[in-house]
Amino acid sequence: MINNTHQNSDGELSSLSLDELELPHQDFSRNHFSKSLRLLSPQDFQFVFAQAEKFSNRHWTFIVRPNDKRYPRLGLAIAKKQLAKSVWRNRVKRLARETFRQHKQALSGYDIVVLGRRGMQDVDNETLIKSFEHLIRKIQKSGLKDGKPMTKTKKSPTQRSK
RNA sequence: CAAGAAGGUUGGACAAUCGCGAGAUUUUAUCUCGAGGAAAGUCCGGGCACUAUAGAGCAGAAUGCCAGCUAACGGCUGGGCGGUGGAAGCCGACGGAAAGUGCAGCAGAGAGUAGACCGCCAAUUUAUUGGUAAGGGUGAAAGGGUGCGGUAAGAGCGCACCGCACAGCGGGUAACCGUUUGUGGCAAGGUAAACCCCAUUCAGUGCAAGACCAAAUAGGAAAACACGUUUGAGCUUAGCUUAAACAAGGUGCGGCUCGUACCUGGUUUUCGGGUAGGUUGCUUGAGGGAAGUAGUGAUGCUUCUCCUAGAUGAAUGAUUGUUACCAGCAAUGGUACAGAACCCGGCUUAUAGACCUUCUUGCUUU
Repeated sequence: MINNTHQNSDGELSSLSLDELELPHQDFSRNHFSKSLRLLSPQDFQFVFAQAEKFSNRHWTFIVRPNDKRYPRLGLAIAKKQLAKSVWRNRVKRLARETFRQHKQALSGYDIVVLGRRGMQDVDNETLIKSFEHLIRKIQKSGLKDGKPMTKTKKSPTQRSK
């Protein structure tokens, strides 16, 4: 069921096959993107920023922290300083939401805060999406969720756990 | 047809799939709705809300030809005046310079109670004195213009015409305009987006207003005990009770001053509390469309009709296909400015392309 809907929606778009990774299939089987998948309160953002791993490339910067949940959560922090016009900010935010929605199974278990970068308004949608997907692969490879942090930042043993 | 002027409309379309926000319902799946002409800048004006219904004086800010429209305006409409253009048109902070203060490079004799450098005239001591604003020269600007008279030479010194000012008369609600009328020889310049004067207007803060529900923490209120100075009164008189006044301090009234309102440190007990968060304010409104009607017009009135975003780490999107327009031989590429945040009326700024209406001038044809 999942595969069918998935193939119909963006089968030819996504070059990487998500199903190779053995992710737990949760109740959020379809590509919904409801409010529970977002970071809403300042406390949520503080939680991510407190102990975070940073992923970035030419266009995007992600702040990532495992959240011990079975689903990912997305927060958007597109600053006016980087993207002055609200049209630009809206476009970047919608693009980030849409791409996150399509790949949310690959990101389950992470809280991600997306930061904007200067000059994004001159890049077309296709390039930004490809760039976003590249970072998703990087997060998957890092294995952050399984307690293997990258070398730079040490995670304290008192990290929040059930 | 060409060149130009004024104003207006539109702001690609349709479909499929996957999504997002809100609402409804037969409640978990369907249906309906979901950015703009500027949503922008936050420059004005109002509604709405709260604050002591906001006192007086001073200071401050804004506006500035006249009349009208409007909830209101610094907006709009009509008119006047000035400037500009061949015309349609366009532009104008457009009150006061005989209340006062200030400002102005260079040139020039003199630039603000005018002025004698050259020139002209007169006198004599022959290089000086006096008269003179016609002429020359300087300058952005030199104290009305032309002519005749007049004079030593000149000068509104006198006269005629033109111009100007004031008065009268006529028109206009007014700004202002006209004048075959009268008076005056005629004013001592500019600048008030320099101070200033005059007239009119202005309480402040903005939906993170405000209301309600409410984890936490401190403060808060009430009662009891204790409690500054002076004076009066009473009593059981080194004391106690009570009243008044005086301080001193704090808070608030847009800035300053005056004025004015309220409050007062400690301990104990009780009451209650309003930050995070949530709900609400929150979209039916000076609303849009059509017709009629009054008015030159802005706009008003009447009838019918429509309900078309309401988010809050913030929805309104992504992909594909067909198609429209533009560029290119083609493949293809591009389709502006730009995103609601309490709501309206304006102003200003940004805006690819397409379309419409009216007007001016020129050319051609009939």
